[in-house]
Amino acid sequence: MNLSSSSEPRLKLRERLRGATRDAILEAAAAVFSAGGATQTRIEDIAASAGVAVGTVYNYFEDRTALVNALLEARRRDMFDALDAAVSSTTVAAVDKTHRGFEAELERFVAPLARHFDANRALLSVLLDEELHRGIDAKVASRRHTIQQEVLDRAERLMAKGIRSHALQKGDPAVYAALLVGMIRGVATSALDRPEARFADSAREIVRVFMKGASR
Amino acid sequence: MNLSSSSEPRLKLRERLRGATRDAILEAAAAVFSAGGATQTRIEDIAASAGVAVGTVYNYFEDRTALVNALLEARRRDMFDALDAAVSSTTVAAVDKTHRGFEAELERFVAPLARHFDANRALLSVLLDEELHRGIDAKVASRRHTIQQEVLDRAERLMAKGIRSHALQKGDPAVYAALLVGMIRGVATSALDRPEARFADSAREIVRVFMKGASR
Amino acid sequence: MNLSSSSEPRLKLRERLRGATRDAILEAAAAVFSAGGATQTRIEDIAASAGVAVGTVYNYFEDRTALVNALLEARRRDMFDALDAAVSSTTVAAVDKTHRGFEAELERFVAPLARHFDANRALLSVLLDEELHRGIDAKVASRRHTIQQEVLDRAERLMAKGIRSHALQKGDPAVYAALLVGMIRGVATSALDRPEARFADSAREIVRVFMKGASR
Amino acid sequence: MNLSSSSEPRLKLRERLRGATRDAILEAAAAVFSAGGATQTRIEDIAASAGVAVGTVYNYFEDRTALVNALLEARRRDMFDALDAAVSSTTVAAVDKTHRGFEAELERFVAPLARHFDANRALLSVLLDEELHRGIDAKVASRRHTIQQEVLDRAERLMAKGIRSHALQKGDPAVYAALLVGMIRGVATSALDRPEARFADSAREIVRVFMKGASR
DNA sequence: GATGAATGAGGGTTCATTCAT
DNA sequence: CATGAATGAACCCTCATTCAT
Repeated sequence: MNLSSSSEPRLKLRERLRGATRDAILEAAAAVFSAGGATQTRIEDIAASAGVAVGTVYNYFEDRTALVNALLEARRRDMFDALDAAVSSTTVAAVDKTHRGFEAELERFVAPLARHFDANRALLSVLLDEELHRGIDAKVASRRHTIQQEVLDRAERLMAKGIRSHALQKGDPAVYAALLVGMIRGVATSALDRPEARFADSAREIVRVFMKGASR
Repeated sequence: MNLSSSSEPRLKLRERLRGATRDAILEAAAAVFSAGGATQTRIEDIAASAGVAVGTVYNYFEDRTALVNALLEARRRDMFDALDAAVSSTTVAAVDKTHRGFEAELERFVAPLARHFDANRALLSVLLDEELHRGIDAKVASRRHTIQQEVLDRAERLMAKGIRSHALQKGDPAVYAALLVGMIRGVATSALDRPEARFADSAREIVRVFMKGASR
Repeated sequence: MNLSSSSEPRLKLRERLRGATRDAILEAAAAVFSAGGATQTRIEDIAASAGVAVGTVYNYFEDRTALVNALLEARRRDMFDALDAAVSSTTVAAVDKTHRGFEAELERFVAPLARHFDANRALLSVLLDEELHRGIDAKVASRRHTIQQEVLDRAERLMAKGIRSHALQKGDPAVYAALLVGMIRGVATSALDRPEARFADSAREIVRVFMKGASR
Repeated sequence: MNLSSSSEPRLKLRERLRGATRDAILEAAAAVFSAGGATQTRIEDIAASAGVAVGTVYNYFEDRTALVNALLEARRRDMFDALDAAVSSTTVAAVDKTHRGFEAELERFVAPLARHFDANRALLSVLLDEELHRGIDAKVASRRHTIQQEVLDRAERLMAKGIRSHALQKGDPAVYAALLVGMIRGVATSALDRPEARFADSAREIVRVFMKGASR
């Protein structure tokens, strides 16, 4: 799902492939949420931005909450797909379990995450927003923070691995995970406005500081 | 979940001093926002939680937005007061500009921040929420992100100082700042549920990883 | 009751004679009603303008409606006092029942009415306002339009007299009354901003047109 | 009296043509305002009287003020259309500029006005109500009293014409206009409850008294 | 009596959701 | 399926009125 940023209706519905409507609505929702915040956005705005009528939105999504959840889920999938692709490419070449090997692994973990946080910077409040899950049943409520938590879990497993392989000093892998993910988000969130081309550099710097520290 | 469950008055109004009402309302607002998110909270719930009538809230705050802003401002002040107190205590003993001196300074910066992020963990979405400022005049809108940005600015100045004193490697102070603040928030945000007593440890660990890295 | 036009508190309560408070509140009410319309005016505004606290208003008037009624009643009395004074001064000199006599009588009727309408121009909407009597019991509702109706009744009696004395052509005295009172109000209401000094002229012109017509 | 008694829907919405809803709401507003005064009327009552839901009212009118303004505007248009139609019919036959010609012209002016004042007698307080325009921007505020003032302006032009053609005695055309319009309103306002059939007579009598006077 | 903070019912307005076309 | 007008529950805010000081 690739979102462009404007919120005007872009294509007449009939010109799209049948069934692409759902995606168009999701795209529109992302765009409008980014521009105005999720809680402030009216279904009517999303529909207008998608170039459909309100009723059509309800033909594809049970209600507002379902729409938001679908959007979150799409993002989650995007990110984890990227993450998995990057990590699995590891297994091919990463024979050495040296420190350098762990650093490379870290970078493969950090880069897609940084890219994701950055791409969705405007959606962060949605992605993290607890409020969106209000008024829903417990099952949904318990899935709160899913993305964050899943990321932390994966990071924690990575950290545990690093500790086991003596690439990292002993310590609480959960803390290490929190620190690393925090750094990524910190860089992505800060209004640095750096060109996307330098993402690789960002990832490398994050890993460098995380591993070696900023001192000297 | 409509928060009606958390609406029991906690203090009898009459037992408080005249004028403490405002603070009581702010406290209540913080509590209810924490439980349910700022945008979803009805003024009525805040009033109930403060043990006053709706009208009373409006005797102290122009409207919903003013209340939220007052709360944010109060937190901002709290945090910066703590930060300033900690930093100014520096001047007394910190004669040496050695690496160790910079680390101590860092710790004095990190600790109150970590404490603040943690204490307001539940309020984070409010503190960061851009949505609350929608529909306000430009003056207010331009103050958006004030807290975040002010923290980053201070961190950046600290980093620049560290670089000048050769305590840190050369690099973009803004990036260093983003990394450090990200780490703090990461630790505070992660659902570690660690007892507050260990905050000093957290701060020390953050500084250690930031300075020396996690490797070896 | 003589109202000045500003709506600022004018005298500290203590400086007024005991019991003058009630009048001060009525004055203030008139001033504020004139400035902002009766329905839009809050009791608090009246209190502020009178230099007293809200509670004090309620010490003198049962409720909002009672205050408005008291104001109307005061005006009514003022006007009819002036009317009666003018008319009774008639009996002294008006021996001749000639046309000229009737015209003089008309003038004595018209002048105070014009003066009253003009002085209360800003209060006209209050004086005529049916809305103020909503929500009250039937007895009060039946007193609606009292001032208007009383004025019309008196005018009608005057017209009947004029017809009987052959000063007026035969016709429905009620219609004549409506026409005359309408002329008075028309002149007072129109934004002519003529100096008060020329009221006598206004009255005379009204009477002239009413008696002789505007033609030729 | 809360008007809840007059809130029964009078027409089934679905039986009306699409788009007639707006008119239905305006009609209902006029009816309910007449019964209870504009400021005291709740939107809910208007909606109920129109047989629609509250939200529907807001689909057609921005807010309460817009609804009132639309109603005033509609009445204004009605009246001036009638006035223009009557006056333009003049040009056909009115060749002679004699007094009789001016009187005829006057009658054509008076009749539709009287009819309008009478038809809207219950709405008079709305039509004249300054309060409704409170709290609006300057552009709207400057249009205050439009109807009254426009009527007076037209009347004044007519008077000036009468003076020029020697049909009227010399005098201030604005005063003549105020007198004539006052008479019309006086007759319409007075609770004469005369059958509409006699409006022509009313107009004729008004013109007669205005031109020749009531004396003798 | 005077005060003015507290009260809470009431009304304006919004917007998610429905459903007849 | 798409449409978009209609719906009405829900929430913000106002202000007449009360009452403890």
